[in-house]
Amino acid sequence: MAGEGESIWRDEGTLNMEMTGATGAAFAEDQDTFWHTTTHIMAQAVCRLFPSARYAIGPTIEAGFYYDFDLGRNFLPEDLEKIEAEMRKIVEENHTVEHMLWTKPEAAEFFEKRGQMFKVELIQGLPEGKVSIYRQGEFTDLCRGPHLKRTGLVRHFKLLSFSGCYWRANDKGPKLQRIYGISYQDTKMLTEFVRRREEAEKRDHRRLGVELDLFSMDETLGGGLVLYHPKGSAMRAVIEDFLKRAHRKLGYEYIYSPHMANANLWKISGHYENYKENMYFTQIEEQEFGIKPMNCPFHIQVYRSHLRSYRELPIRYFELGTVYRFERSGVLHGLLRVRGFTQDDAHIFCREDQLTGEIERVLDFVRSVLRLFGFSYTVGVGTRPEKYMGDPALWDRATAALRAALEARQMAYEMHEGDGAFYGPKIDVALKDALGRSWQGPTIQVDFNLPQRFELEYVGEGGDRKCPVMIHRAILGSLERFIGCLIEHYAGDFPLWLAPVQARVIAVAESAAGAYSREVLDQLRASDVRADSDNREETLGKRIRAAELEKIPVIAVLGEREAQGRSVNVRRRGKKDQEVLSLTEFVERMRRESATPDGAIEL
RNA sequence: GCCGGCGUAGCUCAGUCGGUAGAGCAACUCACUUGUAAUGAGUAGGUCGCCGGUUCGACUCCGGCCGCCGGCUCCA
Repeated sequence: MAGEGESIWRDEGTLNMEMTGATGAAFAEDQDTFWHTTTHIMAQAVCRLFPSARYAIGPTIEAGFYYDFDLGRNFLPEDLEKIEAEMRKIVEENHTVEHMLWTKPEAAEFFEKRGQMFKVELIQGLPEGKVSIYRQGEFTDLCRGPHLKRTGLVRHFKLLSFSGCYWRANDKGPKLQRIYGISYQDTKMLTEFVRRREEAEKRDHRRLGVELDLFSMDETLGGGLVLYHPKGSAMRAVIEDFLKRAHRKLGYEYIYSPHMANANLWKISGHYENYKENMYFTQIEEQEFGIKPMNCPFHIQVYRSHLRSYRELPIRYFELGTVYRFERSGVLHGLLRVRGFTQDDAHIFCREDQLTGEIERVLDFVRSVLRLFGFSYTVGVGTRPEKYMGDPALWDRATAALRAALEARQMAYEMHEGDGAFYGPKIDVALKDALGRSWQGPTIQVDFNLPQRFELEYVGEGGDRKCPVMIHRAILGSLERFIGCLIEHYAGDFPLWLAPVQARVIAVAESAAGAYSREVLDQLRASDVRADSDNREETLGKRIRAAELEKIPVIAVLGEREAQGRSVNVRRRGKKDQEVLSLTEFVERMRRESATPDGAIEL
């Protein structure tokens, strides 16, 4: 709602919509206003075409806007065209956008008379005082604004999609229809937006997963379960190898634990009470077993296996732990949201005075790994949720420790109230996919609760028994989600060390270099390079093209010249110009450049 | 789960008014023996997602189910 002195509209004179010269906040705000007015134009068009339509809310989003309607029937694809046509008319008519302040009863009466019950409900939820109303032509809407001054300023727009949704996101409430759209002042920006969207679709990991033969999902298996093909498995193995080395260097000990456990374990841990709806259970010899949704209780049991001294702490257990969680079928999404996944999970048991230091070490670890992969990310701190266990005072201490570590490392973060795990607050790091959607990857959680529930202890300096604190943490999050993000991040053009096939050996013709090509392949493999060959009876051009489409980083072409001179003609992915190296030098270079980073984390 | 859309060969897709399906790529065979992004000819490949209904007859129409895709948080 607009208050005294706030801007209630923007004219073309104050708009700063040019891509060049527009700076951060001002640009974003003007863009927002532009989109907001566009969504009103869309609502106006819908109301003209569907006079009985009731309009609900129409906010702007990160890219564009939407508006929710109840119109008694579903939208059809051809409706979007009709609505766009009507919107063009409204732009052409160039209505002045009027701003008014009404009393709540006035506004409620106005919308009630017109059957706009959603607006009436919104008005009732507003604080006492005047409510802000905007009107353009025959269309009147409750809206905080600001808006453009005239509808004629919205020149280039496009309706993108429609889908079902609910009033106030409540699946028991009224069902609505939502239309998404985008608009720009400049036609070039609109074209650019559409182009970028198409570009992003090409990076989609589900599409590249098929094209590059990395993984698949199979309805016969069930939703959310991943089959890694040989090439996807090769990548995963590289990442696992990297993780194991990095953890070893940072003082973690690698362990294994089973995939399921007696329900009694889950009762002690609190999962039975707080996480049951996400778990799979099975009955064996009248005993109930739960498949693990988390690894923590197992690591705790390893800690408990004998008495610990304060001198041993911190103890850091690391596992590539495969867990299963029930997720509602509608939320599954390629590799980015699955039901079975493997976490690069670790649990650190330490004294409370070691807590902040340990969190800082984990933050450094996360940052250096994300830097290695070139990811950008955002950081949030999730606090105590509704369903929690333990003493709120401990929660506060845990949250304070997380924030202190972030501040010590000067990392910007947002507070996400109520977003913590049921046993403790957490730092979440979000990575973005090709379409700009955020996915939680790395996470750091402080837990005073499970150590108490499992009655963990260590012998202190004075011989007294004390309870350690636990940190649950994952660096990548899950391998599935991370690999999905990685595919989109690199658009399948993986750096040499990650590429499933690092080099392909191609003999120009069997007669010219067949035997030599097999020797080159053997030498590469002997040097731990992931290499294969393509000596099919196809033209060289066709085999080069196939290798380029498979995004193989290095192509070694061998003909009579190379066989005679024991050399290799090297073509790098996407580059036409080639380089000739001696066989020895080629193999040595490949060995060096294609090796997995040794896990030496720069702290 | 809910709302909407979609489901035809390994992949991308065509298939008119209801008369049991077709192309390109990939695969395979043969010829060519190839010098940096598609050589030519041929062969094979389908319970049209599954189940039921209507019909003389269903990829097509109707119902149910399964799966996939988008959305269901970003507060007038």
